[in-house]
Amino acid sequence: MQVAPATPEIKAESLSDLEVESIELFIGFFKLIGLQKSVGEIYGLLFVSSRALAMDDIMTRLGISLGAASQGLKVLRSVGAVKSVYMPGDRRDHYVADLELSKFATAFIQEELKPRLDRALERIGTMESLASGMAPEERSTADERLERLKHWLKRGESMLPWLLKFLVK
Amino acid sequence: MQVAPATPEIKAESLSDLEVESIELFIGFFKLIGLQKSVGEIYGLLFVSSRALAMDDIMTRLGISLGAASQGLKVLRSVGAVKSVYMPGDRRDHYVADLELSKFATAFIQEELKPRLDRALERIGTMESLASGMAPEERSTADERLERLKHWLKRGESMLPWLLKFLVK
DNA sequence: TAGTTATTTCATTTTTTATTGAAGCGCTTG
DNA sequence: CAAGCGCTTCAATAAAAAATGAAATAACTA
Repeated sequence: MQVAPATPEIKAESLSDLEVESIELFIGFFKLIGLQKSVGEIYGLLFVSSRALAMDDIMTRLGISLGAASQGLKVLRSVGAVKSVYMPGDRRDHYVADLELSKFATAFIQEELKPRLDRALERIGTMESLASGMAPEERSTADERLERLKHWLKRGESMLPWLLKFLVK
Repeated sequence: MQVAPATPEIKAESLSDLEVESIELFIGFFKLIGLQKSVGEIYGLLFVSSRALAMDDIMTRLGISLGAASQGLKVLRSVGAVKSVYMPGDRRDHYVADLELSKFATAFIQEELKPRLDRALERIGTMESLASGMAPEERSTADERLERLKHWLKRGESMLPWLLKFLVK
């Protein structure tokens, strides 16, 4: 009895070398700022695409699920990394990459870095109170270290506006 | 039949409020630069400790395993965040926090950020070659975008030395 | 040098994080 | 206004990352 050859036609239209490079580049880049793989994949694909892509193009080309595509695009929209463009005669949203790369850095600084520094400075206030009730020996150690930490954090914070200006320029 | 009450005496000597604040602060801070929770815990504990702690002090106080303590200290040593001090009459290594906070930022920039930027610039070279073999329509899109990306990455790279100087000052 | 203690390593387990896809919502359109 | 389509949500699942602890190794010491 003859066995029918398995049809591997489920295979998505494969990615070009250029697309693969772009995707890998952005996966790495986005991971650095705490975004997941699928977000990097989507942006990487859009970055080298000369036409706008619909969500199901993205799913098919990357071989990711509906949910991942939807959520990834949501994240990318929220940081302004993609925008949707109108395509006459097509109900679907179509996306293009926003090429203003500095946006990611800006979003990262304002939404991750800044809040964290602020929170840390708050904590130092708390710690200073706690230290003030300690025995002199331990208290002086704590005070000195908290002072150092505070100084350094303030320094970091003071750098952010400059950093933002440099990146956006 | 009477049931003997469970003895919860396994409980480690509990952490002070000050220690808890410090630990939470550094967990958050270290996560940002890609280091795991246990590393932040250890550093946070050492940061407010007025005496050097041995590995088993750390394990006990934090309630973490031998392996986690050993590996966490290894990481902290490797970025220069802790150093061991000699304690007469005790065979164990004792650790204190290095208070030069800028070291972490420096290590992060040099060991994470810089290599990534370099790798990305390499990729762009590859992508430029790949794009040169494309149809004119698509090629011009790709070329323009690669140029933008390259420009931005170089700009980022050029900022690093300045950033390092600022942080270390 | 034999025994003991401190530390590292790493296979296994646990925890955390990311992905999947079915259910359901809201437009659009015939 | 019913049926289809595009999209979002979210509970379940899969994948990745971190923690555990027993075994191996190294370092001391008696």
